[in-house]
Amino acid sequence: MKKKIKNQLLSVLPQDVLDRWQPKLELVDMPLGAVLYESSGSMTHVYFPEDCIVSLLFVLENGSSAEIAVVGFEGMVGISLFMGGNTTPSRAVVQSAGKAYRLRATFLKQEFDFSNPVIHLLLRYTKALITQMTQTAVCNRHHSLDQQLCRWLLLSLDRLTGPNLVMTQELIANMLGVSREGVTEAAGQLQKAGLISYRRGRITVEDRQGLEQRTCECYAVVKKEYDRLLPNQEAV
Amino acid sequence: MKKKIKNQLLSVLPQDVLDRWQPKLELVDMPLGAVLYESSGSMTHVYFPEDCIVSLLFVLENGSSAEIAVVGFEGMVGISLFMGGNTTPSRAVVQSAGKAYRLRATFLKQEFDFSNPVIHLLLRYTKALITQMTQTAVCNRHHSLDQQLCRWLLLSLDRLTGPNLVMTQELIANMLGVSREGVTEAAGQLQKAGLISYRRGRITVEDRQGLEQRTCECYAVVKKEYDRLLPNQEAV
DNA sequence: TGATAAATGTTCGCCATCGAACATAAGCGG
DNA sequence: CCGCTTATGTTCGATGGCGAACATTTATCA
Repeated sequence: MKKKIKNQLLSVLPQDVLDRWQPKLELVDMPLGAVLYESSGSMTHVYFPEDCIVSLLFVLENGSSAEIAVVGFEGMVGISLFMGGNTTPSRAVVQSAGKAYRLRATFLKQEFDFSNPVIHLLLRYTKALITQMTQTAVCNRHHSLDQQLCRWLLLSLDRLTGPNLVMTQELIANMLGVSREGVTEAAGQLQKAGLISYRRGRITVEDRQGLEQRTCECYAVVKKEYDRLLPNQEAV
Repeated sequence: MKKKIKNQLLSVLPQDVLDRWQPKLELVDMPLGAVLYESSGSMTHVYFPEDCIVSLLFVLENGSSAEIAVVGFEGMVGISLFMGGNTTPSRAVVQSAGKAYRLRATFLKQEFDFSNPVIHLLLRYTKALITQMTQTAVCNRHHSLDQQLCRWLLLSLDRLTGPNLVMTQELIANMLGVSREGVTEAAGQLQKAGLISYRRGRITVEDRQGLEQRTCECYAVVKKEYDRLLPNQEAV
């Protein structure tokens, strides 16, 4: 008698796909605390939890961490794999012991039609975007308003041609999800330090390097990931 | 003379794809503050910024908001579209005016090979996962430790068969990115209220509804999105 | 040019959370 | 059953950021 599969993703696959996968699927133990992926480590398998829970954790340089998502029988651990690149920016840890089916990375990749360049490219981009989102989540939790403002300025700057941005402190506060007074305060300090100058909704970055020194690691992490996944010269 | 495309995603597409897309690409103005998508509104186009910046904002019920990501010439606005479902959970607002190419949603979807059920399913799942990540980011920013603990307990509970979870307060603190003392405090209150009971690394949820009432909107948002994108009965 | 609206600056009490320090209790191995 | 380890409870000063209130300045436009 065949074992009933509890994982929802696997169980809704068409029968022919499942038949093809069946011999490749390994049911493995997932002990509490097991680390499936380390930040920017390589991934050899993807996991489809049956009755365990896996936590996607983000660990900062100073050791503090934050969970960005949990995955159970409804999902799969290792989506970065088919999105391009073989690494995740997060750590995956078993939060509740149990079992999971796993599949070799190489096999899953074959199942993706990478001959379609549109899919290929957009998925790579999606992965970079996810990195930005997760880094933002952690930054929200652990870094100071000051640092976040620097990060935000740099991210904006990277997407502009000149050093000027049209943006009120009020709007920046909305974006960062902080109070306007807080932005006024932080921006005032940056101004005093000579890193930026502004007047009524018009900010000019005077010292980009200064901002980079002042911001948290989050900016660099995101930038690096974009550069890695979407190099501007090469055609995909 | 052909206009040089600045958007990086478009510019790295193979020539034949670009030729096919070219007649469908519309260069449009992106004025400051324009709202491209409203939360859970429908999406008619995707946008490839040329020299504007678009902010992906998440707005909570109480009006407070947080930016999850910014998109400029390096990317595309509207990835949810090809991930399945025609809505985004976030709002997209032009943060810096400029221009962008846009493409009709219907056209882009044709370019995706949805005949491959593996791709189809995994992308849908990815979308749900992204929802969870973004909601976590906002929750980190705006909600109290108490509410976050409830959310976390519920998310875990949904992925377990029974009402028991094996988990120390220390570990929960790591996951939530808060101090252990804070978890002790919050968990003590939940215990007093009769919602949970625990003893040394073993938590039992006694009153699920109570937790649901006490948590923030974030739990419901995530759950709803999973249910919508990954209904457990139907085969995809 | 003056009036008006919008943006920025400043203050201050309040509160949630942190982080350190320490106390207590529960389970485990021998 | 003892002793050790690990988990939980408790206190408290420090602090970052909130939010309300108000002052001031700068564009804009009639």
